[in-house]
Amino acid sequence: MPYDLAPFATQLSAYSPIGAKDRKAILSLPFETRAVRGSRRISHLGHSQRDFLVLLDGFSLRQKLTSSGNRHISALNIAGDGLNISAIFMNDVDYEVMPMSGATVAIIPREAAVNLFQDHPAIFLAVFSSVLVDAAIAREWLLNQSRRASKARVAHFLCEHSARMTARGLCKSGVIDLGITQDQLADVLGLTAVHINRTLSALKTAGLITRNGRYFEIRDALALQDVGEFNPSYLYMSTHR
Amino acid sequence: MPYDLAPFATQLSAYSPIGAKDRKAILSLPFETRAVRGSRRISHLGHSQRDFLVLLDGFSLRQKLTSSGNRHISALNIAGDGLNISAIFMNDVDYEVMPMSGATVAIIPREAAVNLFQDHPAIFLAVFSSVLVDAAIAREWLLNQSRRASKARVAHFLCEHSARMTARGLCKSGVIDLGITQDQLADVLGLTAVHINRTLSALKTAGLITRNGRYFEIRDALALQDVGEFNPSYLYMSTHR
DNA sequence: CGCTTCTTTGACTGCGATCAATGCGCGTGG
DNA sequence: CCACGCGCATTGATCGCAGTCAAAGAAGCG
Repeated sequence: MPYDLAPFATQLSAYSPIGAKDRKAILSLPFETRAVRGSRRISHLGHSQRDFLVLLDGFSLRQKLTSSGNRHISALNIAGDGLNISAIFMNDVDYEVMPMSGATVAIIPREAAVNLFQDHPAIFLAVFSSVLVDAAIAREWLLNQSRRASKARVAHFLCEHSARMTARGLCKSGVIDLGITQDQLADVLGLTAVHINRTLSALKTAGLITRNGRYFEIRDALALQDVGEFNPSYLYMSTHR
Repeated sequence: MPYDLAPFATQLSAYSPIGAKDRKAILSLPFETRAVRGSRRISHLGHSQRDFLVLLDGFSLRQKLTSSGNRHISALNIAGDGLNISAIFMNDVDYEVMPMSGATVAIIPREAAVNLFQDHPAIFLAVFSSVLVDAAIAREWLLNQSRRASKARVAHFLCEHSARMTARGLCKSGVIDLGITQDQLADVLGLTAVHINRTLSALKTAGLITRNGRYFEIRDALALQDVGEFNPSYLYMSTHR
């Protein structure tokens, strides 16, 4: 399979302008490709968890576990995303990365990633910006999960996911291939799978969405945004300096 | 009052080594001092919310509001913290900063901050690291608030706050000056003030803490960590590269 | 000293968790 | 081609944690 790092370069350029030279440097990074499925941890690929990982295809998620075994999913990754940026700068990582259903990952030697960032300030700035947006999303999730009732919470998530997918060209006319189980969605939103099921039914009954397996369609985007109190400004789409 | 930016430089050096030259550059930044109390927004100081703000004294908090008026507090700031780093790199900010009880803030012209980061890679790296830790804390809060019951949630918060205060030398032998109301604590943890009160009472009855107004004392640190499932590794204290 | 803000306590309610069973789709092997 | 198993979705019944409403103390501050 002829994978390359173009999705990473393209995704970064959404945050901060990446010149032709910078782009070339990204495309000529050494990397190894790996396909991962099921319950195999992506974050444990590479050498001693210090290599830089980029999602080439599919979806992945970032999760944390409590010592009593509860899970929370703190981010969903889309092809092109850097998966463990903190691993490059810190000695350790406070989360795990798992494939959502299936994922293809590029493993870039840590040394090469460090050099890339040192030699290309524009790339470093774009990566920095992506981390800032990542943090902003985490803050919005905190607000969503601690101060909104389940219906609004689910609606907010659907709006956000749709917006992010659309921005990456992975969503045509409101139809989302939400390759996520209700179990995973529950761990994203801090609810139980049973309650997720009931809440989705309620949104369907209210005519806001339709569903077919894992495919979602937003029928009434404005109403859904209203229910979810969704305002996309925190995603900082095309509002970077 | 003879304030200077030394707390900022000191705090940054906890993340990444800051040389004598770098430190000097920080200390010679131009800035204006402002004392803020009550319900006046810190994030609206400076010119068009684009200047860089550093907390010189006291405590402040970062908050977000839902459109229906609910509040969530997504971070607590300690003297030395940069309060709006994203404002320097993004066109907008997705949160507000408020004083906790009272706070003194340095207003640094945006231009000067940008130049500082451009000319001093070590400082930029330290700032980047501080953002990564900030994001890691947000992820831990997400886990805490969506997957732990109220007692564990409060216990976890007390452990974290104590650890951060101790690391900054603001806490002697387990006694914390928690200059925070139960209302604010509720908005930190996604609970109600009434329930915070009951939960604190329960922790007190269990012999884990004592309280006197806003002063807290942790009586049984190990038991509290146990109840809160607290593991400080996500704070990345002295484990940066 | 009086006002306001914060804390504490009690009674009741309800949202979402829990427990449990059934249904459904898909891949795998007989 | 069907039987079986497994993971995921759906539905019902019941429970309990935390929210809500309300009122009375306590503490800080002009």
